Amino acid sequence: MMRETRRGAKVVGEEEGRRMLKIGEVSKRSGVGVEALRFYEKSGLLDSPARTYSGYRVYGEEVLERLAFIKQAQALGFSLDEVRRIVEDARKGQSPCDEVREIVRRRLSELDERLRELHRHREELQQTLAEWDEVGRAPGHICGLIEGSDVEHAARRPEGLKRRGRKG
Amino acid sequence: MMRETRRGAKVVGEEEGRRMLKIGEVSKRSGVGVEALRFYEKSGLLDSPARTYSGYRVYGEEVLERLAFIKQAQALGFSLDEVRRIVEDARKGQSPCDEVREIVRRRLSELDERLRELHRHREELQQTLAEWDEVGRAPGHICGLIEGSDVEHAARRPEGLKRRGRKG
DNA sequence: CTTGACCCTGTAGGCGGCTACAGACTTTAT
DNA sequence: ATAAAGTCTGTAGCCGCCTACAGGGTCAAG
Repeated sequence: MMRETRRGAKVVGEEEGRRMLKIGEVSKRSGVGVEALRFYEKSGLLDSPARTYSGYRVYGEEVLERLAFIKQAQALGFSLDEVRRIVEDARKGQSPCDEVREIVRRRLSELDERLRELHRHREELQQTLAEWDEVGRAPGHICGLIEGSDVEHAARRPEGLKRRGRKG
Repeated sequence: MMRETRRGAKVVGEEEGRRMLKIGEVSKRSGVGVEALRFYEKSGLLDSPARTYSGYRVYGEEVLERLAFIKQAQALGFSLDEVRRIVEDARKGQSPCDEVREIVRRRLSELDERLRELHRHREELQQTLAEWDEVGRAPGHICGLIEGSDVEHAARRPEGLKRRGRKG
């Protein structure tokens, strides 16, 4: 039961055995927004689904597993780009597990580094607050508190507070 | 010694007593890029400087203090937007120190929250790695390692790994 | 038959803090 | 005199992960 849509994609007849889902249902069942689903497709995280004759995406239920996988990977700290690579490897038949393990190991040491930074930063902040509580209100050009605090200049703002350094 | 530039800003004669800096010198001396300086000006972090007749920005040396202030504030975790508000308050004559103190207190508790999250996440990652080392290579649709790992679904990806939630 | 909910493509925006042009002008050094 | 380096304005782009339209077409219920 394969015809062609107007755009040339596979068409799936409604009468096929498996349960077919339109994008809104997938969204509801997976908790991933409709726009995000289309975005994932464009980004290569989801295969292009079949279409109805009128062009609607129709998904099989296995897409829900895929989406669960993506969420799970995100929860483990993978970027969508990494997920994409993993999915592609898997499609090529290679087990991506070694790469996955490697990524997680790297992620773990990055995380440790960031934790150290953040702890240092925390100490600085607390120290600073304590000093401020002693002096009360400090005079200065703009804010004596800031001008007078002894954060080392080189410190800058800890990376982990802004965003996470990719491709480091 | 005030004339008008073609664009109508204040003009400072070269013969004035104080040392006048062009933007490139300010950049070199402060370590802040030229484009960033113009960006700061647009964002209200720096006052519009005087101009030469031909339109070049000319700064007094006090801009270096201001820039040091900005860097210092950034090192303490302030966003440029917060710095802008602080600077404005100071210009209006209010001591911004109370607000500053408040921001730092808030920042500190956010930071603690994030540290908790990240520690939790770290435990998960390590746990996961350990399990993976036991099973070796796991079979699965895409990567059994990820599919099988028992990160709670609700966990999602810790915010602190992506970026820091402003205006929380 | 109409209403309204759904779906389509394509493009723009948003967060934070810049950076990188393009295309023109000015100043400085040789 | 000329070339190189500096500066100007204005706009676009980057990173990751979407979200939010606009301006259509499609489908199910009443």
